[in-house]
Amino acid sequence: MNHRGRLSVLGSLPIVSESRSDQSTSGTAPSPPSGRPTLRDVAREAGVHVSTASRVLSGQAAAGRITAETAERIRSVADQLGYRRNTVARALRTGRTLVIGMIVPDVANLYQAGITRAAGDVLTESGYSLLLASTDDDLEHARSQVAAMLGAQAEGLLYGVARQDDPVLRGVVDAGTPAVLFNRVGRVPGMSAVIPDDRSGTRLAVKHLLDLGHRRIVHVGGPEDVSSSIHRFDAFVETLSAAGLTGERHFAERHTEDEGLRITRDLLEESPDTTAVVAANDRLALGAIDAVRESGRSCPGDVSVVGFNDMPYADRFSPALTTIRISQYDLGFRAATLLLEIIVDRGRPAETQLVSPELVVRDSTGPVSD
Amino acid sequence: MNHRGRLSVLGSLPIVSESRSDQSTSGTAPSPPSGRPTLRDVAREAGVHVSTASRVLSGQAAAGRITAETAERIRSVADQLGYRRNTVARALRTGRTLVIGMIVPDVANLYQAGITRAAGDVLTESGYSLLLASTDDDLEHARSQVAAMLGAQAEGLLYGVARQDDPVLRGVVDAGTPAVLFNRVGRVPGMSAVIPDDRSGTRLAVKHLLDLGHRRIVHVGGPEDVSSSIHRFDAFVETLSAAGLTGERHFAERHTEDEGLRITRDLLEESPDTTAVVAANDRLALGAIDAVRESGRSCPGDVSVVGFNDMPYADRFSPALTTIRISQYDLGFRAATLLLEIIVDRGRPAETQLVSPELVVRDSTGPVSD
DNA sequence: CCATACATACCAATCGATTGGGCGAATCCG
DNA sequence: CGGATTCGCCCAATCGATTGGTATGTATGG
Repeated sequence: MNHRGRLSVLGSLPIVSESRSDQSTSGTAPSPPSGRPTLRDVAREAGVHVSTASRVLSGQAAAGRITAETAERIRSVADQLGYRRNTVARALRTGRTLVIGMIVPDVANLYQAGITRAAGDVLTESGYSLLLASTDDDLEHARSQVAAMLGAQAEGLLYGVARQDDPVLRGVVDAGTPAVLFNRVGRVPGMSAVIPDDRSGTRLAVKHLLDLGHRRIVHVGGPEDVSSSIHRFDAFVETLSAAGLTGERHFAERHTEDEGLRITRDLLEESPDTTAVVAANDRLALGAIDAVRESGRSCPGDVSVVGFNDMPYADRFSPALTTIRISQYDLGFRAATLLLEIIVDRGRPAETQLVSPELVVRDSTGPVSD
Repeated sequence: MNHRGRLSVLGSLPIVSESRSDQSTSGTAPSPPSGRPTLRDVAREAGVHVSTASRVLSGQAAAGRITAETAERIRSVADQLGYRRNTVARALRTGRTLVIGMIVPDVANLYQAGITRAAGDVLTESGYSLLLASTDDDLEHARSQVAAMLGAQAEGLLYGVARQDDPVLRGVVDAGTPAVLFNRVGRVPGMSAVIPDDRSGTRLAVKHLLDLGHRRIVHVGGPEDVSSSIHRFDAFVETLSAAGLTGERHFAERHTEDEGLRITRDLLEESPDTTAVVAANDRLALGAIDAVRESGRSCPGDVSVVGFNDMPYADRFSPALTTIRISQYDLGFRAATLLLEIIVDRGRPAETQLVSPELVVRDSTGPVSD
C-alpha cells in the first residue's frame, strides 16, 4: 500500500516531470506538483514510450504486440509508483466516462434507497460509477442536477422524478442521452421505464377490502401530476365502480406521513362512515392510521388501511401494515440493467417494464365491523 | 429546452466541425459525430476565438476584457446550440473535478441513507457532485470503489466503512486525497472524522436501565473491528462496573436484525435472568426484541431493550423503541462540511467531531418487574 | 497630426491518456 | 549469406476547455 515509501527503490525519481518546465514561447504556468504519477512518469521510468505503457496498462496489449517482459516491467513500475489511471483524461479521449447519473426525490426515503442500492450494484458490477442526486421533487433542483450530470458526460440517466409534463425530461430526450425512468413515467415519447404495475396493485388492494366486506372506501392519493398517483387513483375508481360503488379521494402534495394525516383527517370528516382507506403509498398509509386514531377510531377495528410498496419494516409497524409489495430491488435492478442495454444498443425501441405487485396481508386491515 | 429544434435559426450549421477531417500526417480517425456542440462550435458560430468564448461562458470575463455585446452574442449562440460545458475536459485542464466520493456499507440502510442525503445536500449546495458506492462492508469492494473514485480524481472522500485496521484507508492516506471518516474511525493517524459520541450515548442507555432498577443487563455488540462497537462495548462495561455490576456481551457479525436475534437468543440462554438488553444499534435491538418474544418473554414486561441511532420509524415499531438518538442529518452535514473545509485548507490539522447523543425513552423499556 | 495608452480579442500550449500508422530490428527461408 | 516478413516499439495527433502572453485597433493627449 505504501507506494510513496517504496519510491526510493527507484532512486532519484522526479515525481513531477521537469522536462517541460520552461517552454519559452507562451503557454500556461506549470501546474503545481500534484504528486500523482502520470503515465508519462511510468513510461519514462520503465524506459518505454507512453503509448507502450498505455497499451500494457489498459489491457489493450494486442496479441504479440508487446513482449511479456516489457509488459511486466511496466506493470511493476506502475505499481511501485502507485500509478492510477486518470479516468478524466481517459474519458476525454475515449468519450466514455463510465458514469451513470441517478436522480431520486430523496435517498433518505426507504423505498428509494432500496432502489438506489440495487441500481448501484448493477452498475458497479459493470464497471460503472453512480452519480447520485436528490431533488426533493423540486423542478429547479432536477434541472440543475441533470445539467450537471450531462455536463459530466454521464453515459446514461436513471430518472426517478418524472412529472406528467416534465420540461427537464424533455431536455434529456433532446440531449439524446440514454435514460430510463423509474417509479414514474412522464408524457414523453420514446423513453424507457421500469415502474410498478400500479393498476393491478391497486386492484388487489381494493379487492382485498371488498372481500373483507368494506363498502365505504376512500383513497389517499399521491401528488397529482405523478403518474403513479394517477394510475392508482384510476384503478381505485374503476375497481370500485365495477363493484357498483364510488369512493371519495383527495390528492396529497407529497408522499409523507404528515400529508397522509392531513388528507385522511379531511376525508374522515367528509365521509364519517368510512371503513377503509386505500393509500397511494405506505408513508401516506402511516399518516392515515394516525388520522384514524386521532379521530378516536381504531385501526383495523373501525377503519382498515392498505398501503403501497411494502417499504422496509412495514411488518414491524403498529399495526403491521397490510400493503401491496413492489420489490424495490427488482425495480432498481431492472432499471439499471435496461439502461446498460440501451447504452450498448441505442437503436433499441423504448419499452416500459412493469414490476408485479403482490398483496401482503398484515394487521392494518380486517373485516368490516358493525 | 428544445435546443435541437432551434438550430435551424442559424442556418446550415455543421454540428461537427469539418475543418479537421483529413490531417494527412498520422493521428486518430475523427471521432464519430457526437452531436454535442463544443466550445469551438460556439466560437465559430459567434465569430470569435474559443478563448473569448471560454472566458465569457465560464464567467471569468475579467472586468472590461470583453464587450458586453460580444459576451451577449456568445451566450446567445451557446444557448441556441444547446451548448453545455464539458466538465471532463474542464477537469482535465484545471485539475478540479468537483466530485466527492462517498463510501457507505449500504445505502439501503435507513440510517446511512439519511447521512447520505445530508451530505448530498451540502455538496450540491457547494457545486459538487456525489459519487456514491455501497460496499456491504466488504474489504475488496471498498478497495475497488476507492480505486475507482481516486481514478476519477474525486477531490475528496467521505468514508463510512472504516475498520479498526483498514488497509484501504491507509491507501487513501497515502494517496493524499482529503477525506473524512464518518460513523466509524480507524487506527489511522491524521484523518478527520465525524462520529457519534458512542461512549456517552451508551452511558445514557445503561444509566436509564439502572434507573429503572435493572441489574442484569447484557450487551449485543456490533462487529468487533468497528470503532463504534468497541466504544459502545467499553462504555457499557465501564458504566456497569461503576455501579458494581458486570454484564454478559457478544459481538454480532453484522448490524442486522438477524444477528440481533441470534446473539440475544444466545445471551438469554446463557443468562436466563437477564432483564435488559443494550444493543449497539437499532437493528440489533429489533432482533433482540424478536429473541425476547421468541423465548416466551415480553418486551418491556420481562425484558427491556435499548437501541442506538434512533433510526427513522423507531417510534412506530411495536413496541416503540427506546433508543439513543444520533442526528443522521447533523452527522452527514458536518462530515461533508468538514471535508469541504479540508479541501480548501489542506494544512488544517485533523479533527474528530462528536455528535451528541440523546436518550429517547419510548415503550421498549420499563421498570424491572419481579 | 503623431505618439502613447488602453481596451479588446487572438494565439498556442497544456492537462493525461489513447491509438492508427510507421519504422527499425530481429527472424526466417531459400 | 541476402532478402522478405513479422515483431516490438515509438511518433504524434487528438479529445475539449483553460489561460498567460501578445497583437490589433481605437481613443486620448500633447
